[in-house]
Amino acid sequence: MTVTTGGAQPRESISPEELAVWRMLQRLQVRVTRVLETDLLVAHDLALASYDVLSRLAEAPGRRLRMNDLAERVLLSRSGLTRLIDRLQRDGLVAREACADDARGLFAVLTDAGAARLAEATPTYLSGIRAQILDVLDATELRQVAAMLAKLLPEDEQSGRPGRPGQPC
Amino acid sequence: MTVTTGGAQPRESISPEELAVWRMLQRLQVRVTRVLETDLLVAHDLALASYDVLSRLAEAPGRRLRMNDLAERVLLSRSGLTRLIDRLQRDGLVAREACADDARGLFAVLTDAGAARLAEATPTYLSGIRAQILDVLDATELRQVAAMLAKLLPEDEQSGRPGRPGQPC
DNA sequence: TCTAGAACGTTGCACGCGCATGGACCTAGG
DNA sequence: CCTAGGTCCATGCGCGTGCAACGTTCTAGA
Repeated sequence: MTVTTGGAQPRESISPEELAVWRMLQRLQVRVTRVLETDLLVAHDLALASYDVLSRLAEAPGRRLRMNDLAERVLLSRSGLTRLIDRLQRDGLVAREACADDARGLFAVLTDAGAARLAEATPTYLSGIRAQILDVLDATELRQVAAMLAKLLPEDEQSGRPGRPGQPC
Repeated sequence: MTVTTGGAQPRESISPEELAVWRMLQRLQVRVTRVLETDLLVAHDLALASYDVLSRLAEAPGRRLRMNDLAERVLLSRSGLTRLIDRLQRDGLVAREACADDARGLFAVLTDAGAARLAEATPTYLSGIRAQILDVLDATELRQVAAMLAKLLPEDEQSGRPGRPGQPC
């Protein structure tokens, strides 16, 4: 990775303002994540990672996703997702289902209980994001930040593209 | 926290574009953090959190900071910082020093070895940030994002204000 | 002066994560 | 066919984190 030399602007260091941007980005992310985490935990006994999983499943066709696909979307390692799905399954929010075409494959499927729990928690989640980010910025700023994020992320991870090739079955 | 009702725009849900902004922010943060972490680890056997600690100590007056202050700056719980300083002390990069004015207080102090390790790792750190963020955005965008971040963060955590009241001693 | 409460840092504990590994299964090349 | 290598998910293990509780020290009020 390291592009120390040969980059467009091979300057040796960065300005305090630039460093501040990065540090503020870190702070923002940590702060928002913590608030969301605790809000969801106290109000619905649901971890943020669990919410993300339920959310991704809900918007997937057939309410189901291959473990691999799901892991990419929620930014978790495969092993991490295995354990998380274990817990969600134990709580009855998600079920595992075999894949007919590929005996190796496994689907995580959102159960009705999971959908209900998701619906119950969603207002908490959304108002957390709004209060901390979306409502603080105006429409113009929101457009600007969206454009910048699009530049910063490789197109193949712009967001959880719902369309993705998607596994068969 | 929850500001479900009474907000400026008490809409019930958010648009897909708004959700995408939040999700892309998550992705960006995770991606940058992981790259930084592994770059530092393979090149200098230094975890990102450790780098942050060394970095904050280096820019503090007297190369030292109270445990509490340091914990705030590196976004770690007090117990988390205790363990991290344990490790850094074991590796000789940081030392603990008592506080003359307050017998409860303890300083984490950057050692010469710590400063050397920091200097060695800094190019890796900086080029990671540049390659992934700073060089991708132009000056205008950088100004815009800085302004937005300033809006999003309470002034009392705009960044690691070096000036902070700071403990005596 | 004495005492109740707060602040500081550390420790016991349990949890969640990633890495490396393993077993089951699929697929392409002889 | 049959085998080598890849993919998929699960498991063993160690690590780093936060929470709650603890001892020590400071501080304010009677």
